[in-house]
Amino acid sequence: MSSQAVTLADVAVEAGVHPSTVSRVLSRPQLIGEPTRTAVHAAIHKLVYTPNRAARQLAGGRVGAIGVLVPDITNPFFAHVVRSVQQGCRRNGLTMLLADTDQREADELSEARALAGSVDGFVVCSPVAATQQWLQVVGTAPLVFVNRRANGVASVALDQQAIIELGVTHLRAAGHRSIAVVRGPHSYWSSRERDRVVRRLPGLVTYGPVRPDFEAGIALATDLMRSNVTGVLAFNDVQALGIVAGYRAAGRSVPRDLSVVGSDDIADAAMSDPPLTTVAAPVQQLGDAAFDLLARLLAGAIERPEITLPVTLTVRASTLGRSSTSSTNSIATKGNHR
Amino acid sequence: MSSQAVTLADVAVEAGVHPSTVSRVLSRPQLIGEPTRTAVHAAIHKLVYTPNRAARQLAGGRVGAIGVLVPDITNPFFAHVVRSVQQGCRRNGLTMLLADTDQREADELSEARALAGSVDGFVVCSPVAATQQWLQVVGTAPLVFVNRRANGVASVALDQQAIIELGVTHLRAAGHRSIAVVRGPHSYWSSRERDRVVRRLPGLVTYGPVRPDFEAGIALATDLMRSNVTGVLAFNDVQALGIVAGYRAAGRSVPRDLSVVGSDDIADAAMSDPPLTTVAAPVQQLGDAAFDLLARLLAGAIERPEITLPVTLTVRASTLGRSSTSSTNSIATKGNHR
DNA sequence: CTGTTAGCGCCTTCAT
DNA sequence: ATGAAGGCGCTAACAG
Repeated sequence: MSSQAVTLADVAVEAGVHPSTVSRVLSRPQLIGEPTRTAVHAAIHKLVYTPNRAARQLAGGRVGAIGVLVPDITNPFFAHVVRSVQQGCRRNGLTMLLADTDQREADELSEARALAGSVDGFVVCSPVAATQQWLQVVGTAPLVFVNRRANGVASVALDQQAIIELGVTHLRAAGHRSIAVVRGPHSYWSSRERDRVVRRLPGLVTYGPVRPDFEAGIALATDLMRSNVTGVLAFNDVQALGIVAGYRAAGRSVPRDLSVVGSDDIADAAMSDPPLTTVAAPVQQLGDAAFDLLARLLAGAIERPEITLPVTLTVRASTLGRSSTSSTNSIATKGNHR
Repeated sequence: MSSQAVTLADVAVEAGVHPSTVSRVLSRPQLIGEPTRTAVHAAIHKLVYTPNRAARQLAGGRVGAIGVLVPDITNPFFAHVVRSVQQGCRRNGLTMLLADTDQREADELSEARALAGSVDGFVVCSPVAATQQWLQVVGTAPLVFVNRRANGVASVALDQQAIIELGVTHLRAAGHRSIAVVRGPHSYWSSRERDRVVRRLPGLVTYGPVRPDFEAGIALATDLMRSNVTGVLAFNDVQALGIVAGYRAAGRSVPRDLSVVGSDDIADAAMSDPPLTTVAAPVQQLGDAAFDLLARLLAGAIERPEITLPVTLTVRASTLGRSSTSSTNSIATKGNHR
């Protein structure tokens, strides 16, 4: 029961009005007279009334909650997205139900199914299940994909082409001739998208698919050391840092033996040894945009835009010729905005 | 509406029984006959019936959800706790409602109040509000504190005494005579607890309170450089990394000019430059213990244990005399178990 | 503008 | 062992 003793009815009594009047004050304030409205608000405040979500939902209204799914909350990238979505929720008085699929693709839809019916809409980060499945699970509830494009689904994603181009161009400019691009899991849209870009660019070697985590990066380092690759664009920062760690563990040096470019620009990138050159993603914007999109859909918007966010290159020591002092200054280059 | 077309009534029709029978199959299976039970299960499966949480809750049953509050989800420490709590939820078919208070102490209780009534219980990380307030908000719902001890509230926390002792002892053993301990925000239980320990230890300087984030650490570095302190135990890793960054930005070196010990052992600690010596917290265990505790309370347990988890020291380059090669090996020392 | 009347889907006494 | 009835707290048509 918790402290859920105060009901709408109590407030009604306190304010001397009918329950439905109180209900209206909460949902369509403009439809009631100024005096009663104030009285009701006073009563609400006095009794510390908190609406019962369950009842509200059951009665057919909005739930006042959205579901957010992430593959791995301990990945700083997703943590930031989640935080800005949460901020949006707070500002709009919504509750956030979070589910971490723990990278287990099979759990993605089941988690969603469990949440469906308890939320007004979904923000899903890097989903892997088929669009069809998703649409079926969420039914008519608004759905926003983050970092995945799909027909008929609103989405906000990073400019994958720019990520590849900025990274590769930078490495080329630094004089590298044998450049590797690490592919991510094929289940990721971003990975498939990058593959398409890479295919159009001549003279690149690809590795992987390699999981976008630290351990996989370490393992990949071994392969890289056996090759003649001198510059690599990792799938993301965490993986890039793994590559760096793998090199260090083997007594090799970055950037002397290998120039490494990451992707995301998580906090660690700037604090690592050496600081990591990376294609920075606007995480705050990502989350904000995702929330705004969902909010608009919840409000009844019918268009489902596919938003592409630009990325920028942040150059740090991991791609500088020698063991130069780490330049804290980031040389930001605007990516292609579509 | 989503795909929530299938109701308990539909299942009842399909199975040719009364709705309440279906309800019982779901809650007290042992109370109904074998044949009908199977029939009902078949119908449930066939129609892909998913119980409506709202209705279930409104009718007085369990919600099947728990609320988790964290000060900042982008802090890896909390992200890990959240993840293991979520894992527990998945295993037990529960939903997790997450609220990030964004370090805004004022929002802590209001967020909780909004969630109360929508959840069966709470796991709250590093809460700052008064125990009394918390008990009032959650009412009779089970409550578990993480990283805070409070009378009458079940909790799981780190051994703060061991954290201080391990850190200071290590610095002393390394020959440091002027050692600083950075205090965290006084609103944190862990900080107050550490203060008590520090007070009993002679010859320590204290700084702060200093916010446990990167920027605050950078700012603190300036103060540290002006002092004669040669070894510092930061409030946590993120802050410690800030101190390191501050030194580097000022052209100073860690560990040459200052030995730094962090606390938590987040992933970044091992990847930073130099790798950070830190008092490692068993984050996975923290989350697991918190969930288990809550689960037990939900199941009707009445005791409210105060669990203390041991910490270990992980020695890395940030406290090694010179710019020695970073030893990836961590020298783990058991902390005092209480 | 505000009161009245029905349920939303489920669980929980009661009966049977 | 199963059916019947009532209501959880709220919103949504309707009246008035």
